[in-house]
Amino acid sequence: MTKKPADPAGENAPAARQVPMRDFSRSLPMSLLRAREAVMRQFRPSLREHGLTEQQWRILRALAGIEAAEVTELARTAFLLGPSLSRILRDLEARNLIERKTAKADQRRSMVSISKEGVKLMASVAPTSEAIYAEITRRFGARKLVELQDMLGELEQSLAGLGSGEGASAEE
Amino acid sequence: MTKKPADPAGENAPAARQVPMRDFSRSLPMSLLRAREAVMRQFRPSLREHGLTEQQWRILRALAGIEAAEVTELARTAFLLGPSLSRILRDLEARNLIERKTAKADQRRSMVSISKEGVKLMASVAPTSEAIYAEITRRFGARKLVELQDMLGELEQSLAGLGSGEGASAEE
DNA sequence: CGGAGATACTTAACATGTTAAATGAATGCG
DNA sequence: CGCATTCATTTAACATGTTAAGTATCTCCG
Repeated sequence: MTKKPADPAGENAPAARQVPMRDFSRSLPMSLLRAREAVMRQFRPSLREHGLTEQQWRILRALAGIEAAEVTELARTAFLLGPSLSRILRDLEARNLIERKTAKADQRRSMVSISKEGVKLMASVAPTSEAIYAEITRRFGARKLVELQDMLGELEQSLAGLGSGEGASAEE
Repeated sequence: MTKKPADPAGENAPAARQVPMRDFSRSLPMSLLRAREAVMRQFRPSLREHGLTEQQWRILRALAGIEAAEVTELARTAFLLGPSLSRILRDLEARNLIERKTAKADQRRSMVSISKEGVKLMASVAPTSEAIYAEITRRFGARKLVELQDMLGELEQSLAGLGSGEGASAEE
């Protein structure tokens, strides 16, 4: 493996810090990023084998349990920004994994639904995906997993309505 | 705000689910993604005002406390992939925020360090950044924040050495 | 010492994140 | 009714994520 003898995170630096910031590796965004990456690393290879990216898979999953959804709604559910979703839907449609038809009442809206092929693809991916999730749960502990997700939800709630012009004063 | 009366996550679907998967919005990757986004949403505007992206800021922070670092080491510290780092370093160097010189002993390695200008820029961003972090801590609770980060670290540990060919058998 | 293999970094190619602007369609109000 | 405003979606432009391939350098072994 040719591991270096020590210094697992740049600890050998000769103490030249002038700005008294929180230790970098322990910042909340970093912790969240690393944890998420550790999790996604487990899923990516399997998805890749089926020709799907993480985001494409999110969209299929979001569509799996419903008849159809508007693009905006889907963006919220799959947690994707509009432009990303727009591109991905174009590609998924070209691959016949989803279907689209504009709403009758409002020509602006388009209803998106998963296709038969899409369902089939999901069925072929889901078992592996579930197995991986089960293994993660086993390793980390089911109890702790629930606890972690509760805390993540609370964090999200704590910050809801901050920073996005949601606050108070200056509108533009 | 024009909130729809109900249906906070596509619950109005007429029960067409055939694949018995975990509720989408409660998957671990989604929870982590949403939590991280909620946090980053707080920081991005401030960084943007200073002409920095999140990743550029991570690199400057990683360099702030040390004399210099090799690119690979920096990639590990700032949690960026080599190609991303390569591009970003090129841009940061063009903006004179970092400096680079190839190591004497090994011409392959290049030592990266933050420049005087880089330090100045950090000093102008850090106060706001710290204030935001403090507000997040206040809202979520300092105690819980530590607990959350501990759990995230444990999760990372639980999954270390899975999935990346680290396992056992099939090499290629 | 010389070339096969390993190493550090960069480039390439494609997909997504992020913000701003454009497009097309509905709504409201005078 | 007509048009400014709002809304849903897409396009554009730039930055990063992700994997594969390329380039230069170094190491080691015969």
